[in-house]
Amino acid sequence: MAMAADADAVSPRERYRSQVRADIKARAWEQIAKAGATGLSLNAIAKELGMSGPALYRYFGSRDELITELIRDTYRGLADTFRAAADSGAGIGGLAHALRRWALDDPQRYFLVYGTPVPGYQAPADITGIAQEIMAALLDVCAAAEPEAPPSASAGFTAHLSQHREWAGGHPAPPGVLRRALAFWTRMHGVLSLELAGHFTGMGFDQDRLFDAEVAELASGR
Amino acid sequence: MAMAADADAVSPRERYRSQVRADIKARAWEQIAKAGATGLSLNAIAKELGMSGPALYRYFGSRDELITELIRDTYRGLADTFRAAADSGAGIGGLAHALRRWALDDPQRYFLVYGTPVPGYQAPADITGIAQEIMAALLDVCAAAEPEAPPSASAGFTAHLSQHREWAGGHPAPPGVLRRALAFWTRMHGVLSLELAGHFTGMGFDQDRLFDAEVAELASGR
DNA sequence: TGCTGGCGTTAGAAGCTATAACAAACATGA
DNA sequence: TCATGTTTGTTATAGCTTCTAACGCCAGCA
Repeated sequence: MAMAADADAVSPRERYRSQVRADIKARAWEQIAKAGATGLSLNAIAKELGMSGPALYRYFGSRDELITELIRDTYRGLADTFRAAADSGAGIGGLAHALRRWALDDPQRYFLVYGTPVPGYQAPADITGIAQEIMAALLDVCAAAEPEAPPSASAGFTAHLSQHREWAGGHPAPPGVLRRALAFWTRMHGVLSLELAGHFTGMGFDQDRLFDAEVAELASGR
Repeated sequence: MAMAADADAVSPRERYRSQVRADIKARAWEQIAKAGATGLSLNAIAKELGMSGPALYRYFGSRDELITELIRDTYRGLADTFRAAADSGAGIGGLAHALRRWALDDPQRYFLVYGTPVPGYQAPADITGIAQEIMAALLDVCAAAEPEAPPSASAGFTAHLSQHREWAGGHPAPPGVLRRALAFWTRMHGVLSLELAGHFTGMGFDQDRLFDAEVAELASGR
């Protein structure tokens, strides 16, 4: 109320518009959480919001455009989560558990990014930019872990990475750190996606402990 | 011609029926390969086969039923691949590369089994039975690898497995082997699914070598 | 006050899954 | 050989989807 600076004067129209867009996205997330991205229906969302079908196309040009926006938000959220964990000095284990919490919080959101790709789809350029942010935070954390990793069974690949490191942006991490970051990515995704997809249900063991074990082996040198 | 034993006398009707079913599945696989499981259209398949829409429902009760059948066939094929690799004395590395070849051969087929789960879907009981076969073959291979795995960073979880091993069926493998089989599953799936989903494209490094590296670290004790 | 741009509406095309009702072909028993 | 019943195909139809087109209205701005 006291912050009546009109510097950020948004027209009431824009205000309304972004409000409706947010409502639509909120409903979309509900639908995705309970039926997956496949089960997302623009029609159903419109009806839920009290407006009739095609009105929704004033806010999102197509179903794909809405989903792309959700994917973008998801990348953004994951990047923020990673950045926060990295800046708070969390180690590899801390980052891993932050990732798992984020994933378990809404499995379908995780699958929106790391799930089955639809063959034709190409993510817009700005999304791959956010993906770079995620990688940067991961590299920061890996670089801050114990400086010298014990010689690994894959020394050859680590050497290969020293000559193919463009994907790390300008990050100054040595190849061993690059290798560790890749291992973090592949292994955490491996356990997590199987867990989220329910492939472990009914197997009897404690899924928390499996994840912790995999984190321990990743963090303990190797 | 010489094998005119009428023991396996299938009525020409059944013969025709199973032929049409096979045709339908073949077209379905084409569609899935090029547009993913989401893009599978019964109508389009029917038209391709020269019959009109609803005729297809004589052969598959519903879209879900067809997809379930494809999933079943996929599990069956993967189980056979694993069994063959295991029986041919392939080690952990051999099994891993057999898996990767099988996956790269048709990525969407891989995702049909290990991709984004649709929230409501529950696989029929016989499919989980085939999944058990896959696990058994994996356990065989892991058991045949070096008998004693070095002490790992996750000894606690291995101990936990010794008391939660029902999922291994009656397999006599010691807990360390169970641990290794789980690691095989999660790690190979981690690298593979990221590779198949295209998350590594444009990163510049050699994806074969990443896979080999991960296999090497898995096989080299730990 | 009057104009214009954004918003919401209904109508409709084209696609999909799936069911119902009906016709033809086929296999088999009397 | 003829009749019966099963199996396979057809068209029609309901109900859903995405998305375009044409129209009316109303709010905000000059």
